[in-house]
Amino acid sequence: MAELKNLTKRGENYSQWYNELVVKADLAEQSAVRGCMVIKPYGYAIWEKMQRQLDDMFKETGHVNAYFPLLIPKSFLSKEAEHVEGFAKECAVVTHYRLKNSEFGGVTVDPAARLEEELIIRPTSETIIWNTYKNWIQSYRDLPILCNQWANVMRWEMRTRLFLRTAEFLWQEGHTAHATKEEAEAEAVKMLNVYSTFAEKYMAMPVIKGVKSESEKFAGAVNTYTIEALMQDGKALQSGTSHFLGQNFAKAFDVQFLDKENKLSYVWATSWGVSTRLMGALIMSHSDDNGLVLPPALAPIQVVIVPIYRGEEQLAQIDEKVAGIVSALKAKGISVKYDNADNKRPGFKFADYELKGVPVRLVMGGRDLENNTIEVMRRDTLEKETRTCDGIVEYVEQLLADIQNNIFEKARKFRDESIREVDTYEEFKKEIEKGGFIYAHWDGTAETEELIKEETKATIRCIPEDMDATPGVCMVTGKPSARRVLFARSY
RNA sequence: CGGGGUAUAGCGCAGUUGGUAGCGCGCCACGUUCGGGACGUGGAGGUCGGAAGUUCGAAUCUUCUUGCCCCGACCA
Repeated sequence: MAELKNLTKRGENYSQWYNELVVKADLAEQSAVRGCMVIKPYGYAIWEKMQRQLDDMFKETGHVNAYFPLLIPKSFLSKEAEHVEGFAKECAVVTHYRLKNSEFGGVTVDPAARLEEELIIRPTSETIIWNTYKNWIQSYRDLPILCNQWANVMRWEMRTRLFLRTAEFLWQEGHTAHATKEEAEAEAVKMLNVYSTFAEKYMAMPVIKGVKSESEKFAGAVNTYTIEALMQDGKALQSGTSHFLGQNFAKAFDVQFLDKENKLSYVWATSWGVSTRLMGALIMSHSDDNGLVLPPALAPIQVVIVPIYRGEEQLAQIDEKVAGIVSALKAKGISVKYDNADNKRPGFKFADYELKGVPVRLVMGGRDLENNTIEVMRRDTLEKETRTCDGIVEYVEQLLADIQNNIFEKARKFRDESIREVDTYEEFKKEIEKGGFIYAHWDGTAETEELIKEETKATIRCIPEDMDATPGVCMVTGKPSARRVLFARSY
């Protein structure tokens, strides 16, 4: 903890600070395999809560889960030209299926066991899924198909960071097939809304919804919708995407159906996904120098109770008193941990649960026992108060809701204050150094976008849905601009 | 794949002109403690990334090699 405090949050050491927090809060660690991550039980518990919530939301919107293979024949990937272009550079390839004893000791790849066709470890599953959907779809009666899969994927990234960019990551990917363009487009938008609702309501992370520019969109998509969040160091993070794929994959995999008029046509598709990157987003949205700050909606432990005692006799009394509170909290569906382990001192426990982001801490000691009181601390503001045990359960229930709301509002305030409108390129260059989102006019060309990226490291995060869309002139070229777009440096 | 670092105990580090291995944290045992990361005493743990060379002697010098980190290109 001392070391954490020594690192400045918004300075150059932010990435060190982040890494240290992830490791110390027991969320994840680097594995022995290059670029891969071990998600530790506490980190995974948070991910599980995210998963469960998202999965419920997918079910509510009519989706079902399925599972498709990890390995994809190399030839599948090349069927959609832009898609292979986008992913070819970061694919892990399986070339052999057997090892043999080496004459130099150990084992070696058996050259006799070379695969006729190499297999790709999925970087995403559009190709294998569309190859499968081809067999599932003959008639309009087979549509729509609304499948999701929870899976791992692998992208051989040059540089990796825990949760934000790892060679292997966990995600969900939805893949849907529709009879009409309108229905598919509506699906892509609907799922983006599911993501933004999840981010804001459960992660307490405000996001900006919008459309990606031509050069930033998904390889193989017609349109990519995105939610963009702002981290505390002023960099943007793409937190979820939903793609309208048009008929690109249907054509590449020859997926046609007979409509009501007995006419053959290609199906319309979407795909959408969020990954364990959301864990990174969660960490970087709310944490402070004492460690993680978790929104109650996603905290594996919402309330921790720590006893302070002298001697076993007093502990037994506290145990008894606390037991009633624990069961009453549980009855309200609040996840609570009573930590009466005697091998750690109270001060250690306080610091540790703060590091782990537990939203509410209750402390019961000898003094409280006498006075029928209990100490309540909220993680988001670190405020402590001692209050009577009467009505404590209702109070904590309300407090959890307040914390959820408070950290969202705090993040939203920070985000809103960091959006600036800028009209000249000079000003833009100056402002981008300060971090945050910059709302500026752009002539709509990939050349100008590339120039800005090269000179300032800023990219177009999205063309936002709910922001001012009046025309103007490009800040770089002076050419006409249809509307302002959102720029930022990003992860 | 370019440019720069680094490699010594589980983790973080020190180790001078070459002289035979140290510190902090953590870990184990016992005792005293317990209202914000306790303290005392004792203890376990290292062929100094690997290979070769120079030398009476190498963590230290030379050459080769490998891993990792940071900055670029790539990216959910």
